Amino acid sequence: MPELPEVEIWRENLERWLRRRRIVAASVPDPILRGSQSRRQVESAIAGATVRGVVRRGKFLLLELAAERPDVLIHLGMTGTFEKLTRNDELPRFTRAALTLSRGERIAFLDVRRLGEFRLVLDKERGRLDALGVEPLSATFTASRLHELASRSKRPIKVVLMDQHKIAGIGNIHAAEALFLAKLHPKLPASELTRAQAQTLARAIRRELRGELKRSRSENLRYLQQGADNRFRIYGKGETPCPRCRTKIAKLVQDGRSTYYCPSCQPEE
DNA sequence: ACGGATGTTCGCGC
DNA sequence: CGCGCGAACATCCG
Repeated sequence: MPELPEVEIWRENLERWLRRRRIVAASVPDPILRGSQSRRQVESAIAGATVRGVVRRGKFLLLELAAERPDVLIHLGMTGTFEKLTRNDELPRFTRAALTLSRGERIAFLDVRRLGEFRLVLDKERGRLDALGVEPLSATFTASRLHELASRSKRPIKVVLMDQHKIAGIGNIHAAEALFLAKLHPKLPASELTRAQAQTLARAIRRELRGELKRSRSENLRYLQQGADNRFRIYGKGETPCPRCRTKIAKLVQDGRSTYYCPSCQPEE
């Protein structure tokens, strides 16, 4: 899935497509709801609603509906995307939800692997959103905030960066990229991060996310779509030379996820 | 043909 | 409480 930058790009698109528009009908078949809410409940809450705006929190998107209706929570999982369709277009394969607008256009939520979510923000969802950590591109994400939250965990720094309860929005790719920029080994115990390293890492995270946001916006890139070149510095580049020092990039598994790093630029000590 | 893939949650054993 | 691990979800790609 899309990590923070790509989710933010989708927020911008959805805002353009949906803001102040009325959704005349919603189709949300059961599988995407996974039994937590009924199809009828979700569709009737959305049908007839006007969209006030679209906001992002971490990797979650929220469609804010006017007139006391619950918001709609969308998570893209690993493979979630959207398409805007005109009146006569067929719904694409892997469409998991569709919103029909007043002129017959439809916004389709597609999710091949079905790891995403599309549901109303009721009590449980509110709790999940409240539990999210600091927004890494907000003014509250400072070096001292990073140092403080890292100091409370003995887990490896890479795992902490991906912990949505601590920092919301960083995933496997951008965690690896930020650590490479900051020249920190992914296994470094978070509690051992010095203040100077926290400063460097906070800057690297901002630079990485802003850079990706800019690239995605200007090139209209689809996130790691099939056929697309791997544009990352280190992610997915095992066995190839480090772009900084030409040492062979190494790979290890942490928390079940592949991590790439340069053993020379990101030494373990 | 097999292994791994941008994510999250749950359950297990320690 | 927290940690590390594996599984589950479903499909595609090299």
